[in-house]
Amino acid sequence: MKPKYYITTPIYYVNGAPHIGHAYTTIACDVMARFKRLDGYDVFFLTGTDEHGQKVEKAAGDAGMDPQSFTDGTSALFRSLTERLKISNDDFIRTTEARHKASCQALWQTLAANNQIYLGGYEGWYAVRDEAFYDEGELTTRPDGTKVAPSGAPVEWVVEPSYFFRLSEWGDKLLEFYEQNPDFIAPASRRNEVISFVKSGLRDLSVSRTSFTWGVKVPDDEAHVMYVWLDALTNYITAAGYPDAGAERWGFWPADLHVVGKDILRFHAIYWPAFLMAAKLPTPKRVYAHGWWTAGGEKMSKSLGNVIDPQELADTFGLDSLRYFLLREVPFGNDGTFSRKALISRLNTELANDLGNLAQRSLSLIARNCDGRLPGDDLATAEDADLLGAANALVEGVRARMERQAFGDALEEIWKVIRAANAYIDHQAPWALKKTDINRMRCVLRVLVDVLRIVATLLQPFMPDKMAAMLDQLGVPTTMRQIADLEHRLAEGVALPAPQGVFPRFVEDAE
RNA sequence: GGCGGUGUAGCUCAGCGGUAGAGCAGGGGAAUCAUAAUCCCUUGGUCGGUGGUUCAAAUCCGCCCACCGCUACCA
Repeated sequence: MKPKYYITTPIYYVNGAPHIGHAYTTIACDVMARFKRLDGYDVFFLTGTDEHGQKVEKAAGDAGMDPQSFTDGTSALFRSLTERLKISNDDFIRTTEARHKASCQALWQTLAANNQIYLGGYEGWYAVRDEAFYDEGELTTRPDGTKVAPSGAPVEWVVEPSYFFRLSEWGDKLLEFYEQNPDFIAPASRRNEVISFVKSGLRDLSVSRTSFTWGVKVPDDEAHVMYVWLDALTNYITAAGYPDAGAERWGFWPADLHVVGKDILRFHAIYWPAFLMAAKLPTPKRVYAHGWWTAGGEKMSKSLGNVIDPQELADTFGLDSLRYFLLREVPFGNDGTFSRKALISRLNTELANDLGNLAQRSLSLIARNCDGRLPGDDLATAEDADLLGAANALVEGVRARMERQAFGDALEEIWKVIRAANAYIDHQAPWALKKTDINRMRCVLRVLVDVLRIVATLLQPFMPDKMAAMLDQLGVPTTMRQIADLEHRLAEGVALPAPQGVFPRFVEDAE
């Protein structure tokens, strides 16, 4: 039986249209999911939308719509982006679905039964516009005596009854959990932040609201709806079938990886494992907090007009090229500055020149000098062995880096081999060998095909369509494109299709 | 303010105790199979500053400077 692998994106909050940040997270997860499938895992890849809360209720009201119709529309935008980016998710969850409401209520009842929830009162300075409470110290007092939040929103003192989750009891257990699972929070710098936060002491968490109604009803107390994060985080077990432990997908829980933006790490690394431990459910294995793309160092915003549209980029440069760039340019976890110039440079230098041209020159030599048929792999010099050895070692090298979500490092390892292959073809000069030693020429070309096959196989998760085309060119049957298939040699004498460039150079319109 | 991190070639970064590295950019050369792509050689750094530990420090420690992150109930 195949080992299981469960990976999630966050569920996206539907109060705005999807942008490059959403695309980035989802693409990274897609690459990871595809890699695991390629490596023989039974993968469950989940994404979806988070649709409750006061902001959504208000946005719907402003639009003159009921919340459900409103979120039907915005959720569809996210689903559509997922489809247009050809994301390979296995499910798309919405928090407004019946299965999810039932799951949240079941989790609540379990927590309540375990004495983890009690009714109390929450009071403080509240800004309706921000949907947030503020500490006294964060507020500024205007000349007219009114107090405003840092955002400038007016605040008022409110008192509301609220259920609380006994988070304060979980601090030590969380610290022990982090200690015993050093890879739970990544990258490591984020781990330190979370640990220091927990060490500073946890307060009980308000987990219900009475100030609005657009949410999951608290069982047995319909005046309350659940706090949005308790609702949202639960989606990860809902999709796995919770509370039905006999569900087919329950075998996927606990999740292997939750990929999140760095802004929501705390919820995933502290609240979520605390909720799960309190409910006596298994905790996820890892949470990875990635960074942001900025536009020229500025945070993207609609008002600045510098929002980067992933669809436009995919249309202009190609989806696979965009995927490659996003994961290659910046270490996952770091912030990155988006620039078209850098994108074009990566595409032309690495995809077109290094890889595309290598394949093209190798394959056209075969087309012209080997009757378009794959040569045999009978003899090997030290140079052949070196290059093939480096290519074969990629499997382990890439696997180890993918395991840490070091996407850029994984690609760099692959490119080291591609550069070595370019040096190899130049040094071996098969175009000269064809006049002096035709058998040696055939061997050199076969080595190149074998190396390209390994490279293209491993690159499939990053660039599914482009690598499918390259593997077609290399004569690799569609049934032989898994990592495990690399142990089987390609049959000699197979007819290859006429070579065709896989990565054309991108030439900017002269203006 | 507290805790943590970063500061290395023009740019992006690796190295983290033993004579400064990669990619890109720049310069010179080779080749012409190939998407004018490729290959070879090469310029370039007092490794933020300053004290100290050590036979030896980019690498360990102290202080200083600059920048960044976290510092709970919007998501």
